[in-house]
Amino acid sequence: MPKPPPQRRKVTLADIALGCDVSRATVSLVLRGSPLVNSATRARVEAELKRQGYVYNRAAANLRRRTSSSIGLVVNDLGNPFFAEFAAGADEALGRAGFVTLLGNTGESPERQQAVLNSLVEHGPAGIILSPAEGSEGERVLAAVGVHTPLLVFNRELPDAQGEHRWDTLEMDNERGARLATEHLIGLGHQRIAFFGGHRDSSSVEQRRRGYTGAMRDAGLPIDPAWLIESAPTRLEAARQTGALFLRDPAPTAAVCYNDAVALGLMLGLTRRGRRPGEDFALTGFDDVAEASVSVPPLTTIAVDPRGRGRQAAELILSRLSNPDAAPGHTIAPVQLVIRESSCAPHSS
Amino acid sequence: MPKPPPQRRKVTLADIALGCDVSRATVSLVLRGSPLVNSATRARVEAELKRQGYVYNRAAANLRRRTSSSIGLVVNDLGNPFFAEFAAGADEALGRAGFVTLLGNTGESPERQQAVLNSLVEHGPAGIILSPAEGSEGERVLAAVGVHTPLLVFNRELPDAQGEHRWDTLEMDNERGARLATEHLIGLGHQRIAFFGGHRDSSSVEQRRRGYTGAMRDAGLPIDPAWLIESAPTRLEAARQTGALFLRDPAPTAAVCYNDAVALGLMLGLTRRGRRPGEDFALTGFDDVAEASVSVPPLTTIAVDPRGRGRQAAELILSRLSNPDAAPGHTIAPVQLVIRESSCAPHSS
DNA sequence: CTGAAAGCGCTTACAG
DNA sequence: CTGAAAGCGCTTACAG
Repeated sequence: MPKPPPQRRKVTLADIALGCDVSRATVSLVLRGSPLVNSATRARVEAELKRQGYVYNRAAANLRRRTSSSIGLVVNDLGNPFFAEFAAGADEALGRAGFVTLLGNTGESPERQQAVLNSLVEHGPAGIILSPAEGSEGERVLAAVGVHTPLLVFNRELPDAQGEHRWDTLEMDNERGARLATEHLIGLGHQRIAFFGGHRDSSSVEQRRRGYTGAMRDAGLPIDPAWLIESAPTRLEAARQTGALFLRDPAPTAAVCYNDAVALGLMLGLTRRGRRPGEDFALTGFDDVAEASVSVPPLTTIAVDPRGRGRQAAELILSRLSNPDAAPGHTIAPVQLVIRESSCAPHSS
Repeated sequence: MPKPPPQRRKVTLADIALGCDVSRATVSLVLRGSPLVNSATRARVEAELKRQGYVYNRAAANLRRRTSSSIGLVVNDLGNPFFAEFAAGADEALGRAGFVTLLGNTGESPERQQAVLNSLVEHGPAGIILSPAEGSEGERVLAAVGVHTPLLVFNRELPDAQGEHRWDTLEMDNERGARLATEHLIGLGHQRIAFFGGHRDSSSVEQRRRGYTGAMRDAGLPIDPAWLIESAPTRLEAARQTGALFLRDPAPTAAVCYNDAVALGLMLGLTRRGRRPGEDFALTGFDDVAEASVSVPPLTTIAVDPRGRGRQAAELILSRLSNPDAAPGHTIAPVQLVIRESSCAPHSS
């Protein structure tokens, strides 16, 4: 049996055809699993493919067939575990469907986002999943993506000057999540509940505040404007803002926090002021980051399953491929309340 | 001025050539910035490119030129912030160099890794950066990657049956990092220092233990075998193993932890037993994860700058592209001691 | 300075 | 069941 020649050039269909005396067309049919090919011929070709170590050139095939086997995945902050999990979920589902992921990380810069999109588009992805950088605009994004490539926007709203949306969206159910958290605290007996952290101009903060406000109103509980406390959505800033909760008397006995980072910061701030989170003061987070379950006390929070959201995003863009002319869809992803020790009943004093 | 026609088909070089009455060759020269083209012609062509909204088809160009503009990036666990940061750094540097990143996440499964590599290779990346799944073998990886595609292996050793390595590597300086941490604790006055966490059969645990052992020996300090404590490299398991530190009398006064997760778990375990980390007991981590600086107390640790390592990996694989025949390189990445409050002087008792 | 022609590695009607 | 031919969108010597 002849050894595979130690080639420098890559092996092509023509090499295989030559090697077992059939046409390139026949080899191609074998590769694509066509039932037309005689099984003896097929066997010969397959042996030769193995012998020469043939590697399919999918780019050439895509060019000829005018198809694409890649999907662009552009995320605003891969260093953030939430988006890293999202990317992992999307990549998993795309890979399973036979697509390769073209990654781009924008680091929250709209300029980098434009550059990344322009570069990605030249590689001809079948679609693009975009978790937009803060401050990006629909008009510019669409100019880069073009009209031929389906776009799925994840997580944040992309302002669209033209009013009607021209892309699919997948968003968290922020309002419902905050409502669940607030209702949980109310159910424990709390009456004075704050909404803590986040900047008011962010669309997700606005949505979560709406859920909180709705739950309070439905329970007939008043909201003191002093209980709406803003802070950058980071642990450090949240810790610094802790004091704002206790400026007025009577102070809140619980807080619905904008997200887990803020909640963990608030725990730190409470501890520093001699209050025990989960005993003297109840709080909830949002996101269910890995740390939420191992903090002290463990954090009651809203699980959003970012990996599942990534899979969902992949499925949405893939289904769009087979259905290009349907109206843009707007999907709201489910959220779930996870009860842990940080949400205690009010201290009876 | 005629409006751009609302086309369904993608615009090609031929459309542009037709639109401004030159040949496709000339358009191609304009696109590639050739100085041969008359500036008036160039201007006409460029106007037409803009008017029709032309998008370069890089796949077609790559096919013709027999080049590639992508690099495969295969990581073992994108959900882990360390590797997510690594991926972000690699993507950033690759993008700057004009390459697009083909992402693949293996989730620590050698089987998925084979599937991912087989799929990636068909897209013809110019090179592959691989952070191997636990238990993967050089032989199988190489069979999938082939001999045409340069491979850079990051972080973990890939066992090679053939003895001599056939790929480039980039590894953390684990030994030096653990040595720095140990010397720091010794410098503070500690004499009984444990090495805490990680499984002995992992190559990185072995390397870090070697650094610890070396520093202890150089300082003339004995190591009680009971101070070498194994645990899964997770926060939870580490917290559970805390008691093992205090079984013998006199107990250690400090611990070099395998990584930050373990160190944070140990802090938790200490707190639960009424010992104050950073006051009654000193400890150090490894990795400098985001949480290390905001834990209570903040964690003294070894910074490895995963994002910088990603950039470094990109640069290594890119330099390999222009130098295919050089001997495989083995790069050791620098590490750095970051001193915070968790490493206190021994309690004077 | 510009165009005609060939070719990158594949696929796909179309004959036979 | 198999092969000859054309073509996907680009680039590159080669003429002129």
